[in-house]
Amino acid sequence: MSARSSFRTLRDEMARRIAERRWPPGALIPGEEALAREFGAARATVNRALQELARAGLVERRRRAGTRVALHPVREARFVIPLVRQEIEGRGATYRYRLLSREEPSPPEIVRARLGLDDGVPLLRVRCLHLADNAPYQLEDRWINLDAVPGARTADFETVSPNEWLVENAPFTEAEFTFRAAAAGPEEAAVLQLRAGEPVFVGERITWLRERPITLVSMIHPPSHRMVTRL
Amino acid sequence: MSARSSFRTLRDEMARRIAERRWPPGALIPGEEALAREFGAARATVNRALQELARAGLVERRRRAGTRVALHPVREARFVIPLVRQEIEGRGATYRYRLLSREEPSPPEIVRARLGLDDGVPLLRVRCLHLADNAPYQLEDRWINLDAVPGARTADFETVSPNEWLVENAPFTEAEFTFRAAAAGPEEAAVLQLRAGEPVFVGERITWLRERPITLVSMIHPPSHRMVTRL
DNA sequence: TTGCCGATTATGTATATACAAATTGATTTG
DNA sequence: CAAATCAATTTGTATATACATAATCGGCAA
Repeated sequence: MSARSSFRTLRDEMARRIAERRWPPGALIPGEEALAREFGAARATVNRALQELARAGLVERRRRAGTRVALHPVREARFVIPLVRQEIEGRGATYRYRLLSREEPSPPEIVRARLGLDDGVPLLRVRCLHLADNAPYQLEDRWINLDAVPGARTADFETVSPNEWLVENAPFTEAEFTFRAAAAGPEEAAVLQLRAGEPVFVGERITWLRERPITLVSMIHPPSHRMVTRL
Repeated sequence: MSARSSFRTLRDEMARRIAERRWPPGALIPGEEALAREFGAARATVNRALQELARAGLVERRRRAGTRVALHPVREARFVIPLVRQEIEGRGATYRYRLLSREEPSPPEIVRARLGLDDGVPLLRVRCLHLADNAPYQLEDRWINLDAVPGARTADFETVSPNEWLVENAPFTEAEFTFRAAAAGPEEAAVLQLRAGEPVFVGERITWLRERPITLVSMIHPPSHRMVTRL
């Protein structure tokens, strides 16, 4: 190796060996030290390359046992989850926003359960619509824990979407995403300009700030919506 | 710092500062050298911590310009994509598999376009059903490029699902995932024991081996399906 | 044979050092 | 004054070294 070896080069070379079955599934590959010698690199460099392969799910590593090619490539896909506005503007469409409703109803049992909150905790429900080129793009149905984010009570969601308001005013440390297909209810259908019962793509997100639930949001998209990622 | 500082500790501490707005969105945070001094760690350790934060989308880094807290947290979610069998068995259910059909029809234009293949390239279409505790779990509708994977022509998909056969016999280097909601067609509904028009959750995957398309698969789930990930 | 325990070994990570690459901001030049 | 150039700065990465940690394997004892 004349050129100073980069961990990317090593990573790609090893990925190639796996793809070409030179290192077949289940095989134990040489130790870091041996690879370092073979590639003419430092062990730290080999280590970094292998850690990336492990993160990508191509290999499994265990101390003392060594590194082996994953038998069943439990690969992981990464999705970027931007703000709706960015998502829409990123496609070159004009973004518009409309507040639909805002209330403090007693939340249904299922919402309290999802958030892990006791009875009696005040929740704010905000429903709003995000449009791309004036076509309905996403219906946002959100519950906000007013104990955790009291400022939401007085926030003006007419002009700033709760989405963006929360980004500025309610940081979180953990989040859970759920995606599923559902049938549009009558109200949802009306807002999204669909017929009731048509399929919708629903993304749900719950966020916490150190164990403390902040907000639960359902993001409901018309069936034309696609969530795409490349590996 | 009495204990030898770990990059995880640093990462978490810095994440905390961001969450607590000690380092507010958009702020320029101290350089690696300064942080290393503050934490009593080596710059390499600080670097590793910051790289993780950057990968998670919490900060943006540019040479010479420094590191700043992301203004809009374009966070990324990671989904593990296991084999169906593992997915099902992982839930403690018993896995069953059934081949539905296998043919070499002239593929519809849309399939050829998705794969980027010319007219005349032979494609194998395999449809099969994956069951969890004898309930339909996933309908797999797959197109295989026979030019790239000639062995598929003689493979026995009665007992081994094309899913697992391809994992063993057709490695890939790149993949594209798409998720969407759709309405069940009459056949799909029948197989999945749904009514036609009911919403289904569709995952689509295209794989390539170095630019060369291998297979296109649609994985169709009943509406009870959930895709979940935690950040 | 079974179970415990310690030696061995591969990976995990911290550190100091050195240099590369990118980008900014200032300085020089046309 | 604008454009080109250069120096300074910050992150990116490679390297050698040292030690930590997990897991396996072999041996020993019950």
